[in-house]
Amino acid sequence: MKKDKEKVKEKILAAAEEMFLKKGFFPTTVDEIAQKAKVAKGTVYLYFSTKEDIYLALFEEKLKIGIEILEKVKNMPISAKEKISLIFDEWFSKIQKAKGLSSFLALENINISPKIILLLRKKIHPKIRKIFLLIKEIFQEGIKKKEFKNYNSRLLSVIFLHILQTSLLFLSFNIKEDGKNLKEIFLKGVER
Amino acid sequence: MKKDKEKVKEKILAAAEEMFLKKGFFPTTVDEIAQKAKVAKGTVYLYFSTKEDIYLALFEEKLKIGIEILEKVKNMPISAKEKISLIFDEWFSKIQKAKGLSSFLALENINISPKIILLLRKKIHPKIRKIFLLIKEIFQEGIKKKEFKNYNSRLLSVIFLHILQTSLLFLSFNIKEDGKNLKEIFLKGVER
Amino acid sequence: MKKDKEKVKEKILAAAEEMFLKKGFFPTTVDEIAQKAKVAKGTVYLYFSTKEDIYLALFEEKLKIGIEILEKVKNMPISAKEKISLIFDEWFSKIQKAKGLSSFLALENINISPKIILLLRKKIHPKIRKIFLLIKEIFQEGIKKKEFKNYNSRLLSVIFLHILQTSLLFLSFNIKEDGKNLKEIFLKGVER
Amino acid sequence: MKKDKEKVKEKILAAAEEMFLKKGFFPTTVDEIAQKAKVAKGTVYLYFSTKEDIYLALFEEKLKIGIEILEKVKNMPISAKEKISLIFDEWFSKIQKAKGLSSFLALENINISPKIILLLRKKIHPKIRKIFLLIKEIFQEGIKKKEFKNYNSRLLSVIFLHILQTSLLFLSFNIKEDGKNLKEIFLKGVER
DNA sequence: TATGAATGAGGGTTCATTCAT
DNA sequence: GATGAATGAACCCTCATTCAT
Repeated sequence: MKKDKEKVKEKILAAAEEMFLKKGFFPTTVDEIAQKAKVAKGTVYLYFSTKEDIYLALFEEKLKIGIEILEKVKNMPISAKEKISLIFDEWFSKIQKAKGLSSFLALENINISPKIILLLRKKIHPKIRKIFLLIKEIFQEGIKKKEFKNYNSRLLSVIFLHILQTSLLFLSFNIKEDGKNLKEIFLKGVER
Repeated sequence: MKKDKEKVKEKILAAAEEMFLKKGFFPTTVDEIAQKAKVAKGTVYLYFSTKEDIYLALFEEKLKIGIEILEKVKNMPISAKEKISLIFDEWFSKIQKAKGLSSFLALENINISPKIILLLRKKIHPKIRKIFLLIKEIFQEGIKKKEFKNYNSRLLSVIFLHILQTSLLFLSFNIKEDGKNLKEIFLKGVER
Repeated sequence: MKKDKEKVKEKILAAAEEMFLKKGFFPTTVDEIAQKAKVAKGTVYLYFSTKEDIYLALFEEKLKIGIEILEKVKNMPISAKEKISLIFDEWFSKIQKAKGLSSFLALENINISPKIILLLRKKIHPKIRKIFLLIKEIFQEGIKKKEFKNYNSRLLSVIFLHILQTSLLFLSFNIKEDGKNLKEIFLKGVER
Repeated sequence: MKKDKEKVKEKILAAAEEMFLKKGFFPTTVDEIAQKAKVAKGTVYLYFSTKEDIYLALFEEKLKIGIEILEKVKNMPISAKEKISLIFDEWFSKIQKAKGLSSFLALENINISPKIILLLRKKIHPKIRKIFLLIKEIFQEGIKKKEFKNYNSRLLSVIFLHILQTSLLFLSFNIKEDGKNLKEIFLKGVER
């Protein structure tokens, strides 16, 4: 049944996400993922061709959520500043539900695996570009409307994503309130 | 000779730093470090007892630089805001010289190695605490003097270090200018 | 299938026994054991967690055989001297079938591996104690019944086991007859 | 000076003997031997070309002591039985002084190192043969004079050496008395 | 599809031996 | 001679991946 198939894949992804967050990519073994997902090790390889593949699937999932949020908010009839604020809130709460896989967005993770990631980045690079583009456009809009100071819009996008990531990191240390403060600081910092 | 001995250790550390930055901790092999340092693999183990040990030595080195900067700036007869700004600049340029090992400061790296890091963190944890304490005190001073808004000083410290890290990340992508902008944004964001 | 699983383990143990006997513990590599057992190196580690573990498994196996013999003979309605003689013969022929792993009983082997043996001896020590106890009781019985001279029964046990070991050593040099003579000498030496 | 030279070699041998006895041949590192002898590692290699060489030097030393005893006793105007008894006592006390390197005589040690021992055995094999020959001759003499039962004299020699070894083993467990008992048992066992 | 035993390449670490000082 | 830093071959063990059932 299709549903069962999806369920197994889902279980594996959930298990992998949990382990990757807890121990990181390399120290997590496929064995552990399989055990946590309650399937056999071989089963994991029916759904994913490599360990990197699992990581990338998770990565893509997160990016997809981000893109959905961005596209939804972008066309709302609100100010650029409000858009950024909303994006922050939405993303924050969505990812929070997903138990905070913030680190998947970290540029640092580019290093994560030398073997395959370069090849597979082709799959996710476009999505990352799209996210950057969408955010950049909102910042450009805000700069044009004099809502934000005239910083390089690409810079603002990168900072925004990092701020978001930092605030998500707070989650894992259970300091939810601080995320909101961080947003406030950022918005005050960039406003005109 | 003492000098020679130190030189070899230095060479290994430099090689390791380069490799860790390029490929990350796990994908870097001791063999690679040795080759880059132009010593035999066994030689590495004359100076460091494990691969983790090399990583931690680098980590400590960076922390030491940070602490030195903080202690120097702390007692200067300038405003808290100026102190933060100066710390940012100093750190930025010092670490820049050290070829940017920003990621060593990332909280995320806690995950880096499950085997030994827990044991050895004892060596490093106190230094990290010290750094946080020093920065926190400056923020507390600034809040008291009404230079900064009344945010939680611990939060401000964490954000500051993350901002710093982000700006150092820019370095590896060769966008030096952006670092300064990031500082500006942060300071404007937190000022009263 | 359970049978197959057991077979592989058995193959590994047999290969290890052969190699340990031929070359000793340290010069034998896990690779060699695997090759001799016609499995991959990794397979060995599916059944044993360390090289020491293999050695200890063999050791235990031999001890188990010894205990079985001792318990069987102990309650027979024969004289103590006949018991000792029978134990000697049985042990000799049993271990002979097992291709003579006599040296596993040697006290000298205590040295064999500094790393783990100390920990694992816990598993084996009780069995050795049991063997000594069983033999000692037979000697005590013999001394009480005036079959043997009044030597320390602990001493007699140790000597007996060493005599046995020596006779087994003869096997590897293909001097089966001598084993019987050795027994004879020992029994005559201790009789009243 | 010759004396100094000899002293260093002696120190190394003494250190090696202690370590080999404590930990066995393989687990003992050249480093440990050097440290215990209070010389640099390189110095060890000025006196011995390999680790095996050190072992063999010790072995030879013990064999020499044995040969000396045998040759001295052999021509004494006493019965064969008394000769064997005397040899046992002398050997026992001599080696005792040498902190009991009994295990060097163990045939099992043939396994000790696959690398070089086969080549170097050439040096010690003749000495072992000589020892066996000398003992065998005493037993033959005793058999001829009807002091001993008519066992194979080669067998008796092997047993005698093993008994000796066992009794020396008792030393390390601090049971000196038992050694004498063991001799007694052996002599009673083989007498006519 | 699911399993988990089997594989074997690869990596961290040790240590006998060498060699420049 | 003496030193001890440097070497690198060798070995134990792990773990991603495969494959027979």
